[in-house]
Amino acid sequence: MTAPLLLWFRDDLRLADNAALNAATDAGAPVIPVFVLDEQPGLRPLGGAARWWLHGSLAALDENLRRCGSRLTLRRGSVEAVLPALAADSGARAVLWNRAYEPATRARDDKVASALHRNGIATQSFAGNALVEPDAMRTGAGGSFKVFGAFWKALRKPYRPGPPLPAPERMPDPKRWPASDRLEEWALRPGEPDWARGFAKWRPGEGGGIDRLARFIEHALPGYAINRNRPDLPGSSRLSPHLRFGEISPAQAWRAVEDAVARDAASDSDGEAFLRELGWREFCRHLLFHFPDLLSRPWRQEFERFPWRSDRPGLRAWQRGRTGYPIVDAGMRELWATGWMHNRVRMIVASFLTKHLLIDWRAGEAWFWDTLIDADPANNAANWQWVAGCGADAAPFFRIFNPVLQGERFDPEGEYVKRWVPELARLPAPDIHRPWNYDRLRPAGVILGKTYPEPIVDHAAARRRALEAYARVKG
DNA sequence: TGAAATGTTGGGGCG
DNA sequence: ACGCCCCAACATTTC
Repeated sequence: MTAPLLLWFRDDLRLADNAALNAATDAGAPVIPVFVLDEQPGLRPLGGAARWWLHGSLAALDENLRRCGSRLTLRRGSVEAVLPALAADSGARAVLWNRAYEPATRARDDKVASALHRNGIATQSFAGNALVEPDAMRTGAGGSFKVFGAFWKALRKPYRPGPPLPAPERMPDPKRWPASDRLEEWALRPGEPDWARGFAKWRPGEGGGIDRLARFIEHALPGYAINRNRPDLPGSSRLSPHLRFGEISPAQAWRAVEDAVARDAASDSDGEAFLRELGWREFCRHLLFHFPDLLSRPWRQEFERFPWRSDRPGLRAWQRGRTGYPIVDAGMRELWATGWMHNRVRMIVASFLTKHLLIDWRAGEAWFWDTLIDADPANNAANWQWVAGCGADAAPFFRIFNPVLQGERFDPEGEYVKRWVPELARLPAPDIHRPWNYDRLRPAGVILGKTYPEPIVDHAAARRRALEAYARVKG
């Protein structure tokens, strides 16, 4: 009989529109789907919230595979060792996967391929979790894009997603299934205390992603260009964790939105606004590909000498949502409770950490990495650097968000703050965004420094301090 | 994918 | 009627 193929799942935990899976099932040989939890040193371990998501996503993938007469084999350890062993054990002749573009993962994957080849196992990889592979997109001069505008121009118009690959109905199964870890053994989800109780509304997995995409297009795509900035409204797609783990592909999202615009279910500008967000996601991946140190070093080199402050109490107040600035605290508490934060608010809290507190963006990046269910190496690092002013096409350093104005503008009724900072719920808008009007506080049951913190920094003073610090980098 | 400072304009109050 | 001031509203520039 034909030797089986190993289908190595990574950030592509879906059956539809999956190039490697499609090739494997087309080959007519038995297919053994496998996921390896690789916790070797050198690879950044997933954060807590992402591990929570991964558990659900793997469970969903296994369930979907079983509907096709297949199943997911789970293994833990160094992929370099695990896959050759599994191939030998199952008599597989080849391993197929979809490519990733993070430098550390690519280096690891090269080693995996070599290890397999040494053992006489063939490998084949396919375009992965991106719209366009980073090395396939160059400027006219052959370099990499440094500003989003030019990148987007080069991507938007020529880009034509290929036809979606169908999910298989049946998958050819091997005579004998290899042994698999039990997902629960991996303890990807917390025991007690269960800090993930508030994550319950999420539905990890391909089915959840497809539903989310459909609901987004129906309910939030009309008006998206405006409403995506409103954390008080259900105006964003919330597709980020599904895209992060490849439960849907960016091309699927792109096509679905283009189709919606084509049938007039959404305006052109709303559709463009969403595609642009996919474009930023793409830009981040390409940046990391071309600048492998993006996770740890400032993209703009002059920021190596930026005078970041060390401020443990400040960092902790920010992490816990106790800065005394309601829109910041609401965001940080939403993050902690749900594993997700609205994108507008991500910018506000990131600006606050790096500019009002002058804390190194890497501390914020690390916190997001641990607490976000959608934590993605490229997006996280590139966007933190963008806000901090040291990234590609970054906001100029003097673009310092005023948390009060941002709150008034994007949460005009204070509904978002009320939801996440309930101790301020009785303050009327717009005062809720600047809770230091003592005439209003008392009737609303707010005692600054007691029921809600005093602002840990004065906005005007912090702004001046940030401008001074940045002036030193500039000069 | 800002905010604050500074500049300009024009209406209204007033001597 | 006129000049003057004030200041809101808007535009521009500066950080």
